[in-house]
Amino acid sequence: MGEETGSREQESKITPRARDYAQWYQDVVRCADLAEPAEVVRGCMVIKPHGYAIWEKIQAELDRRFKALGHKNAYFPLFIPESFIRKEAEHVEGFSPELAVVTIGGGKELTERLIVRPTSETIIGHFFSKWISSYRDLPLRINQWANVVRWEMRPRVFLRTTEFLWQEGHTAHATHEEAIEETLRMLEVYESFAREFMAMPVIAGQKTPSEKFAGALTSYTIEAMMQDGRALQAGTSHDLGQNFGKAFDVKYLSREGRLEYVWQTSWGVSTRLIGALIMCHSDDNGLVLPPKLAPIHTAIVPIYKSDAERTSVLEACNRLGGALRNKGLSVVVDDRDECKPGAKFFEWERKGVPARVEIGPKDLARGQVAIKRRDGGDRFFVSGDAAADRIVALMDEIQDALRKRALEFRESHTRTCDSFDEFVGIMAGPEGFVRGGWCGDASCEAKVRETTRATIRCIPLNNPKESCPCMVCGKPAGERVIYAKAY
RNA sequence: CGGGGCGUAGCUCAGCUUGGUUUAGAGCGCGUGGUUUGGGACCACGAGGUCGCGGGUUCGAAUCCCGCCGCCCCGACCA
Repeated sequence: MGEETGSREQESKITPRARDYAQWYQDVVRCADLAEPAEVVRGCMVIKPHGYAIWEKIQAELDRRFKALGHKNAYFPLFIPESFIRKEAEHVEGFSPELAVVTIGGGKELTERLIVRPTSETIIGHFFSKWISSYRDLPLRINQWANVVRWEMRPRVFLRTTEFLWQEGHTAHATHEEAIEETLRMLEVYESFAREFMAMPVIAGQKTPSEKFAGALTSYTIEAMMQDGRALQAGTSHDLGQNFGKAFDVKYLSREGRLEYVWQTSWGVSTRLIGALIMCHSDDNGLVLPPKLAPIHTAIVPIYKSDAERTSVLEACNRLGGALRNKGLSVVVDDRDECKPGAKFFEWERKGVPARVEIGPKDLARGQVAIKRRDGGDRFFVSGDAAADRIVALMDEIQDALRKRALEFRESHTRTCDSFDEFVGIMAGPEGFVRGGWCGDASCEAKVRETTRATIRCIPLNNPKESCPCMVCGKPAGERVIYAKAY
């Protein structure tokens, strides 16, 4: 290192993925100006405007989808009485190690300690019990946009921070069937959102008992493959059964006059999605954003020498900018005088803007503009009249190209495997997903984890039945599950 | 919590081994002025640091000793 020739390349240097993937990730986050480690608060991050703008886009679309399905937003306290956490046995056990606890308030020791919420099943359970008394109150569908705190051992910006932003949906139903239906419906919302908006294909499936949410009957997940072949859990949906209903006494009187416990679900996605977005599409030049989540769709860079050129070029830039905005795109006309066009190109590239437009004197003379798409390919020229429509169409093309590329990557890094020895070899190499049989035994699952650090990411939904051996013990498995190393 | 690395200007670091020629430096970034502008511009001038914190050794500490704190990386945990 240090053999670079100084200049601004130094501080905006992005480590190539092939050399050090973890460093590359941090470099992209920094160079795209998405977030920075809070430093003064261990494990926490500052989400900077460009990063937060992506989160707002994610929020807007998910919020729209939730509301369309009848969920209503609400907000519950940040603090949870410690006794609440203890009411559901498995829940306490799962979350105890990572709780932040408030012991002093207003200078006085509290009579009951307060937990900074790691998730809100307990406190929402408490209020559900007050709000629900009849089958007529069901189903109850609530969503909360909030921050939560989990004292994780090893934080990573966006992927695993001590405090993170998320949405948590909580619903209560009269029957288990209805709750299961809800759980799967929300999983589907996540799956389609990831595919359609993030251009990120995911595998929707069920977690094994050892990987499920503490307190759930069954947990479902969407698993995405990152560019280093590792899996990232991008969202979860839980069938909570009556576990929290019983712990918090959430009962209703049925039509038949019987007192019953409700069946609940919970589901969530977090700012981790931004990490997923980065590791799914970005390259050695920085962030690559799918147009549907890009805060800025197009950056227009004017090129000029004289003042006269500046005036006419800027006029053309603003005209195109206005036309694009009228078509619903978010546009920046980069008229900063303090940096050269080249510097602007690099900046917008690092920030993942899907399309860049250049307009200079030569273009004005020829009645054209130059366009470069962020996801690859050479710069090309389009007539000024056709530019706006072309760029709008380009957004869909890029969205689609990114999705296809990610899907192809996943397919080409997914292998089918029946032998444990072969599996160990795969996990020692460039990794990826492995479709292998699993007999259902926790000890076989544990052996995989101990020897390779890989885990069963999920049992895919609608999994075809096939006669294959358990990859570990060789007993008949009946279906294949997804094995991978995870973040 | 175990293993490793590191704290000197906004950033990346040099200086520390062998304490004093360092009124603490460099490059990048930042400010002003000028020349520039189709893939990271150049020149000139300038602003900017109680050397992570606390103690100790010494005539003298960024440099040596002790303690503490923090950050990063690798594991176990997780959205």
